[in-house]
Amino acid sequence: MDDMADTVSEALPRDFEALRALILDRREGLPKRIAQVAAYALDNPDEIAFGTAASIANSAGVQPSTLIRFAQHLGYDGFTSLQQVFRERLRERTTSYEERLTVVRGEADDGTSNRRIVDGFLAAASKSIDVMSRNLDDETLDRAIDLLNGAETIYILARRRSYPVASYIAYALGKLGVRSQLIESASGLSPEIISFANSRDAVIAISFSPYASATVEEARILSANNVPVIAITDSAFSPLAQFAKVWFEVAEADFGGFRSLAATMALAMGLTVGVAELRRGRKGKKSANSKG
Amino acid sequence: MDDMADTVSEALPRDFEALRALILDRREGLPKRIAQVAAYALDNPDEIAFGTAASIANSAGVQPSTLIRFAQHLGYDGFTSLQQVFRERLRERTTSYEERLTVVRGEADDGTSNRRIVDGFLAAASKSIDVMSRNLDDETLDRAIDLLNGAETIYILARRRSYPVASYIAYALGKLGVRSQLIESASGLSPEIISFANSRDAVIAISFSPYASATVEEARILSANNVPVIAITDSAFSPLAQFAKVWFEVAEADFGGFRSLAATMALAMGLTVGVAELRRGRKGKKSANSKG
DNA sequence: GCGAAAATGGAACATACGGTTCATTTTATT
DNA sequence: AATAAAATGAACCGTATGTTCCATTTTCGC
Repeated sequence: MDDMADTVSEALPRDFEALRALILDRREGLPKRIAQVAAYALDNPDEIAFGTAASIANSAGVQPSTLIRFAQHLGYDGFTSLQQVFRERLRERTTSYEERLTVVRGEADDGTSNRRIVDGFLAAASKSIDVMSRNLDDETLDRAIDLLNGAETIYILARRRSYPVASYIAYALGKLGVRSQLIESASGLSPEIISFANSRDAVIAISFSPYASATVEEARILSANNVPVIAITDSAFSPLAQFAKVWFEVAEADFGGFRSLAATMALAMGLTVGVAELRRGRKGKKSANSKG
Repeated sequence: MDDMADTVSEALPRDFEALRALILDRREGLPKRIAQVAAYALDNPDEIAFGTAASIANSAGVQPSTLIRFAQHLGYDGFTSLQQVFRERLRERTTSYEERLTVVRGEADDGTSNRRIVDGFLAAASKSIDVMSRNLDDETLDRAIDLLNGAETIYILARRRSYPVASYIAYALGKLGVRSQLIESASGLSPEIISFANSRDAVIAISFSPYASATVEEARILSANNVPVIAITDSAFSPLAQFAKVWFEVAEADFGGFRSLAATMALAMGLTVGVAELRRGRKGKKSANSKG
């Protein structure tokens, strides 16, 4: 009788991620139309959450009854209970920061103003991250990491507002066993340090408008010495973008005149760990450089 | 007849923020029950998006028909069209990073792995920010800023992973005209610098597990010398939490063993700008210290 | 305090919804 | 190729939904 393990006995996914995993797990053994619905559901979760069985079925190119069968195949007792999972997913998303900020801004300027300031910075960070995740180009990233992978020493160049990023990169590279050199003004030795760099090295230069003159000047010198420059900056008009081999455009949101560093930090960590990953074990062979 | 400007002529809000503004604008002139619904709608937008007219009416303590009247008062032709706006709001929220990351992780380990790493850090940053915005205590924040406001010099204490945050605080305080002193190891002068601090100053100490011994030790000394310590750390068991006047618990998500700094950075900026705001013009009088 | 107008509660209604059923087609097995 | 089993399409049904209607209450102007 119970030839198959009764699916009911397994705990039914109540949250979307578990459901997603379940669907992907069973994808192979699913009938054609059911699989069609499964694919549609994962691609258009919002539609499932809000649509009616009829409208969804229409969009997915199946009969409404197939939706019910799909739900039942997974162990739910009907389309409605499956839909709950898709709705819960939207419910559980934390309120977006832009929205939260708008709300906060509308309130009176009372004792909670400190909280408003922090919320502002959280919102700026969140927005910066959003933008980066949409705009970051995979190929640029691959090329940058490829360059860094080939470098004997990675020089890190940043001042003022960008300096925290540089110091974090230096710290992380150190922990990951990648040779690096942080160029800072305090020691007064930057000219000497820079003169050691050659074409087998690489530079990560970070600067945003108004560009620190020392960063720009030193990057220019390094570039003239054939040291490949990877720039993290804010626009195509940045002086850094002009002589960089690879450059990233990072749009950081600001609050109260102070720009976030969140996206830059994440990118910096990505570059750092990306290089380390490449060097650990699969050196070179996984080069993403499409031209070879 | 058309004694009132016919509401239909105004463009009906299609997005939530506009609707929100419209409701707040008309709040005054709304009948009691309608106003009750309006308040409920702004407080529980998710309920409006997902619930049925009956369930919402029940939760809001009104009759279902009142919901339709509410919608019609605003110019919509029924509850359903109003509900669309609340649903659109959920639809338009950007996909959460946790979800995006899970998706990315499920894919094959092909050439996009660099992107996956950056996405990982973006996700970690985003999550950290979410958590902070939920957990940050307003009163703790107010007390910390109050303490900093009273300080002659603000000392900043952090090493290793936390050092970038410290350097950013120092940079920002400098730009805002607040006297501060960054304590770092490079100069070898930390003991001397620390000995200058007294009870009229304050310290921001930042350290996460595994706590840098220098940070802990120096914070201990400063605390013993009656310099108020504001700590940013990761748990109540942190050595910093023990002798801090005020301390923040910041839970940073990590990716690949590297923890994010996003939430700590935002908090740091909040403290920094919070102090500057307080000092600019409304010095002292706006103290949020509830006890006075 | 009276009368008109607006607001409210609650029942009644038409409909659109999810679910079921069954005939037909497709797939798998022998 | 024949048969059984599974999958699919499409019509059908009961129900729960949004909406409307009307009696009652409340509010406001005079």
